[in-house]
Amino acid sequence: MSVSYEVHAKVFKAFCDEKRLRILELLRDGEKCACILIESLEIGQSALSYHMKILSDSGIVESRPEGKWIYYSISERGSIFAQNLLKELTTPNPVQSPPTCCLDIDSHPE
Amino acid sequence: MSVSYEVHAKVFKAFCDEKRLRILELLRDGEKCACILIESLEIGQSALSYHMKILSDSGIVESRPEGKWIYYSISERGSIFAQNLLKELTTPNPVQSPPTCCLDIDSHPE
DNA sequence: TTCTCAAATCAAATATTTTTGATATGAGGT
DNA sequence: ACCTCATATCAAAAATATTTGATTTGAGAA
Repeated sequence: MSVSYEVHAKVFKAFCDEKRLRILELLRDGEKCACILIESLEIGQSALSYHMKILSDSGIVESRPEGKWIYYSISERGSIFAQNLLKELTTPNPVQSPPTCCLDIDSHPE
Repeated sequence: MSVSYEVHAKVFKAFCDEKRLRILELLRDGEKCACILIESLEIGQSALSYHMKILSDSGIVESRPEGKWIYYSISERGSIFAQNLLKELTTPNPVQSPPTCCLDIDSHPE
């Protein structure tokens, strides 16, 4: 039944690394070229590429090639998707099962 | 100025691991004892304790000791905090800087 | 075509996270 | 006091994630 934890985890991978949070903060100011990000973060080209792939795969960041360069920006669509998903993952189900413990098959601890 | 990426990353660590997403899904049905989680997830006691610590540190899960047992549940307060933080991290700043590239000090690529 | 340069990819090294098994802690019961 | 059991903690092993440097790819310019 209930779906791919892997897919959901991938969305939030974007936000659980400090470097990626710094990248997102830079992108909040507007579209940025990779070279600017490399400069600002003092990170290697290869490492930036690695992080941008994770951010792209999460759907939070989108990219636009222009000539030799690639410009990155925050995806509104991806962000809203993540926001809705987070709300869903933390919202209690309307039907609640009673709090049981493995030893309390017929007697509750209270 | 802008705060601890580490603290923010910690919040989303709750959601970027498959086991923890499965734990949260179980908790959406209501408060659960650790022993139930161990049974349901087919996970070691030590591993569950490790994951519950990460979930607690993120603020998403709260715990309640009762006798020998500890009952875990989703924290509404923590969940709302995470939702607001996610929105903040993905919302563009009102003042946008123009898209520049490291080579375009005075000439833009278009 | 060739040259240049930005970005992606690869493989190896490094760092971090997660699992496992053992032990310690702490509360409840006897 | 003890014993029992649930959880936390520790250290080592295993699994992943990240960084680094080299190479490849692909687009633009000559």
